[in-house]
Amino acid sequence: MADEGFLSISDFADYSRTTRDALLYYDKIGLISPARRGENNYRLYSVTQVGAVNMVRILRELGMSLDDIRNLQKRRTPKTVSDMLASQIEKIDTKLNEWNRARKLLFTMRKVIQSASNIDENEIVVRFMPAESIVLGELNDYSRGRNDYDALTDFYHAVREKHPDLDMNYPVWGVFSKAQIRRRDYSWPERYYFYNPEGHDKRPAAMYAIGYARGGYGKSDDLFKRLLNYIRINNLVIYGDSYKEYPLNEVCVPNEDDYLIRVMIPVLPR
Amino acid sequence: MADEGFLSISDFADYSRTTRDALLYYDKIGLISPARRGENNYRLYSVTQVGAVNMVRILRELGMSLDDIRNLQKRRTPKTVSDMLASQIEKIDTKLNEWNRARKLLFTMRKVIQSASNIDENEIVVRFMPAESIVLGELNDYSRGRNDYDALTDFYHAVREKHPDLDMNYPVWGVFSKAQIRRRDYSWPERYYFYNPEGHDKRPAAMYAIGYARGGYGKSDDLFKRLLNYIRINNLVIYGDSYKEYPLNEVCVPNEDDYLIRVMIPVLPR
DNA sequence: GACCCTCCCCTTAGGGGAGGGTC
DNA sequence: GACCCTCCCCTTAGGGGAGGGTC
Repeated sequence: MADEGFLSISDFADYSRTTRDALLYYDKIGLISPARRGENNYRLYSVTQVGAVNMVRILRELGMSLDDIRNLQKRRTPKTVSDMLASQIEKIDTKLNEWNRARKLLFTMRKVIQSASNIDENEIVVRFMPAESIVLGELNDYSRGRNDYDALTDFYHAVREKHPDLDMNYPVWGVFSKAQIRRRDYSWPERYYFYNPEGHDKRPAAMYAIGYARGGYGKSDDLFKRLLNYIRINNLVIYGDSYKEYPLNEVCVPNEDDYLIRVMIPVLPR
Repeated sequence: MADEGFLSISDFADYSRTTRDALLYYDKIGLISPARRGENNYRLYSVTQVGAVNMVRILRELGMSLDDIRNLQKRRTPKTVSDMLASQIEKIDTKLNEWNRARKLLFTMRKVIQSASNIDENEIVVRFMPAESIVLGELNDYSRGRNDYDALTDFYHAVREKHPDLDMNYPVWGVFSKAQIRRRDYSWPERYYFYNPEGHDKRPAAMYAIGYARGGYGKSDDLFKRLLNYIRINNLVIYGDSYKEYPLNEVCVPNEDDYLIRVMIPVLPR
């Protein structure tokens, strides 16, 4: 296999953690050619070329095109290479931030879905829920014929202005004030919110009466009525904001009528 | 711009941090289509669709193909989506590791180049150098007509076996023992090594007599002679292993004859 | 004038053969 | 039988217009 330390294309590919095809391509475009050819016209690579391939592989992974890499290669000087390295290090730092943010997002999405497993959809339960970090919106504006849709648009705008680097992929749900619930006014929420580990607001720790139903956005009137009935029968009293959520939504359920609705009303014994 | 909370394609692209062209493409392949069309046939997107685009964008960045994303979309259930999220989180953790490793590599490469700036190539200096982490090879095998090239191949093999996940892009240089230098035997190094912050070995902290020269690999005899002469004239004595390095090499210098050679010999006053 | 529509052409970095020679 | 060579064809995710209509 080794002719005075030279490697065949497949062996060399193995060494430099790339593929035979990639090496053929690099040779074709004149980026990395074998140190020499054998008498049989076979490509023969030197082990000292491993570094060059690694360099290409790393710069590629950092998103640099082969064209840019080749240009750098051609015009390389200590200064240009050093500057390029510095700027790539910065790029990596940015990437690391992005991946960390993405990780948090996926984690929260998963937690939301998990929160809907191991529940009995037909039963209302009263249980303690610990506090959760959320991003909470301002009071919604329903003046001059504006509806919940307009308010949601406002909310998106406001969040993008206030937290420009926050992913808005977290699904957005509604807060209903105690006064609203008393008025039997549970069509449009007073505020919007979404779960986010970086949020500065909290869904407070409390005993919540929690009920479930199936249906699309806005189909929660019956659920509210069932919960209020339960609260009355059991001599409980509402003492804070209620939260309406769709833990199983378009993210994991194709048909809108099958979305899972959850309403949480904080209660105390009367 | 807003028709009952609907957004034009360009506004929506802006909102969901993507491009008009990407949205046209997603519509074309049936991945994400606008909520409805206007009477003028314009695409009208709903703000609630922002989440879907974000989801696609994030999964794309994680390396999932649009085809896979569409398949997931079609067959989504709480379980499949939850599992996918878990596996993507694992993928991110792997990526974070890789980026951290790449960062270390680039940082070391840059440090090596920088170490060759602000030096006077013609002057020999004696100065204290702090310890540096390196990966040090076994004693090279030059028996049975084997040469430095064969030994280098061995070294690559050994490192790959011992540290399978270590990038080998760090350039490899040579250690010469005190006995070797005494014998005037500085053609082939006794061991190979490379700088690596994760290396378990050290180039020891010491006073080194340091000299420079220009030339390709193996063109260091004159430099060794100059250094030994300097050591003799100044009444110094060698007391440890010497290090021969090429801080400016093929990474940043096109022509082999312009490589910068550095030899470091540890010395003490006699 | 700025924005929208529907074609249509182009690109990067290889992967996957086919057909024929080499170890 | 496993590996090497040189064509040659194919793909993903859009970007960049052109030509014509809309706000």
